[in-house]
Amino acid sequence: MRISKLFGKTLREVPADADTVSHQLLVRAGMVNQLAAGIYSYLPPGWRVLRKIENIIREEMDKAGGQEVNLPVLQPLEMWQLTGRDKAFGKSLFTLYDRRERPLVLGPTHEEVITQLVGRYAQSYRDLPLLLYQIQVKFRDEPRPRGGLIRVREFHMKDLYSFDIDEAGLDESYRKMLQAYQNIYDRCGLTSMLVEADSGAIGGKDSNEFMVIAESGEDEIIYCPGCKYAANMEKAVSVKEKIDNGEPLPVEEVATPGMGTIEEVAGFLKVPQSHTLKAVFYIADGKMVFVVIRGDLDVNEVKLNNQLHCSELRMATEPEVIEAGIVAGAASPVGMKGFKVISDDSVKSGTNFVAGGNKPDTHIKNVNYPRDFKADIVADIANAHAGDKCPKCGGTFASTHGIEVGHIFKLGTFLSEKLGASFIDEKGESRPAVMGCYGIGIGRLLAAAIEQNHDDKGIIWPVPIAPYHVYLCPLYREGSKVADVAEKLYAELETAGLEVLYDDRQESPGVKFNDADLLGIPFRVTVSPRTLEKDSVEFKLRSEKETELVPLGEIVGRLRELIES
RNA sequence: CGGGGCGUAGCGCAGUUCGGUUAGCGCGCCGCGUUCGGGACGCGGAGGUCGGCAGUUCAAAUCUGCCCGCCCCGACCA
Repeated sequence: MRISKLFGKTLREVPADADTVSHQLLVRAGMVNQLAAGIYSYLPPGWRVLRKIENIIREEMDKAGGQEVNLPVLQPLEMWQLTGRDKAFGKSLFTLYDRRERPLVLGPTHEEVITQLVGRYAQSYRDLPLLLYQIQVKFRDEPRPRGGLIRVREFHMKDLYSFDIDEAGLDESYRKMLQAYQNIYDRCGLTSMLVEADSGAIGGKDSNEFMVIAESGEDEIIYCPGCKYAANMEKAVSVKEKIDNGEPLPVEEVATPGMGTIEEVAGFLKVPQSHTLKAVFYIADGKMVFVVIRGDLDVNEVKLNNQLHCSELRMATEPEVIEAGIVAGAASPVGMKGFKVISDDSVKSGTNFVAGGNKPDTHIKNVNYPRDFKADIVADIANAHAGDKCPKCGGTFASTHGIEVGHIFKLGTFLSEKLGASFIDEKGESRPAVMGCYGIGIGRLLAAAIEQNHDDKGIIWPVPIAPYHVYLCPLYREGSKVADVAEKLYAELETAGLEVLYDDRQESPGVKFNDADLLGIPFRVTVSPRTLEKDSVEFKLRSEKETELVPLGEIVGRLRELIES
């Protein structure tokens, strides 16, 4: 490709509305352009990268036994109502009406469609297992798109769905996908981290995410440097220190004038925050829930939601708390009635806590579970943090941020039951297919690749996903043979099957070199009067500083070797 | 949805506080010339509903009201 003909333009300055590195570089390099919040056009070089990633994914999916299909973006809302997931997605679901006023959604994912489709065709156990996938645009009306391509409202996704006759089959499909995903990230030149993830309200026993470690990542990962444990903070479990305050003592009321927060109360009574219990209030599907947790811990809303199985969960507002007759700042479950109480399991592993007195300016000492209060549910609903102990090996947790570039789920039979994806087994009985689903956000993967591969000059594309392999950079001078040699070399490289970006512009060397760096093309070949004196070209890797003179006759072979390996 | 910031040429910005000729600057773009190994220089040019609507005023980029859009933090979100 001749740069003089390439659609798009590189920018010298950082776009004002781009905060993350990948967003800045994508825009500056002329790879994407924003149309509206979370909606982007891909320009030719950016689109080439996207297609390369797609092809790698396609190859790995096919290798794992996947078959490619293409499912409709437009889907009747009815299907979503059938599975109840219209509510789960809520406002994230783009909804529109056809000319007959029938509601349709723009598919945010395709479990409903594929499950119904499989139900029509897979009738016998002989038809399973099935691994069906597509690469297609998805629509989600995200509350807050951000970070350029990191979180968008219209995005390209590879989604594969597995259908098996039983759990063992699902485990096998899941294992295949896990391996395929690792192959994909490796081939894209990405270092990814496999973490345990929350499987959400849908259920299913396992779920894993693939994370690319990056400052700009939205997810917090908790991991143990000792063993290989790693999990999304939503899911991570740590050892909660035992609070041993001796044998349970009789409860005792204490005055705590003006002390509202846990810090204040603990400071006033001169006890560590871990020796207190705090109460937090949530509204779950419209009902007040009383949550009790040790003072030094905080509530993990995902875990809480998993215990409550509700579709809408939010913190209660102060007026709601007051209206419920609760004394904010001094609330505790002791003597409280009329609320669903859910408690973190940390209350069990300690004695003689300080808790609220349910009267203004009053707390009680020596609160013990279950002697002094009961909870409807006791479970782990606390966030794990860096510094906590690992339950597997006793090591100390660390944390980092990651971009979620893939997520795989074991779904089970929830959807196949509702949508009629059942088959006749060997005994002639009808059974629902056991499902899994596996997604990769391709644009996000592209952005993550930049987050992980760049310097202050620009992008450094890994060879397999680079928009072009070679940046051919002639430095013209009147009366030299540079132009002729470069033209010839360009033709030769193209004939050899290499993807060449040919900078045929009448620009100064600085401009060309800087664009080469910004665009991140892995190999740069410079032809100049200086190199031609030695019948050579200058060869440089984008990732390295050094340059090297390579004889004209050898450069094509040298590049081929590098690119094909 | 809550909090904060912003909206002036393709991009980055000044001008808005305190209303007053023809709205500026840099980059980019077009033409000519000189340059040519890390974002060169000179001369000449093109390009603007100052986010939109309404209002106040002799006069609005500037003041007022409403609306729209974008970014960041949070809430939310398979």
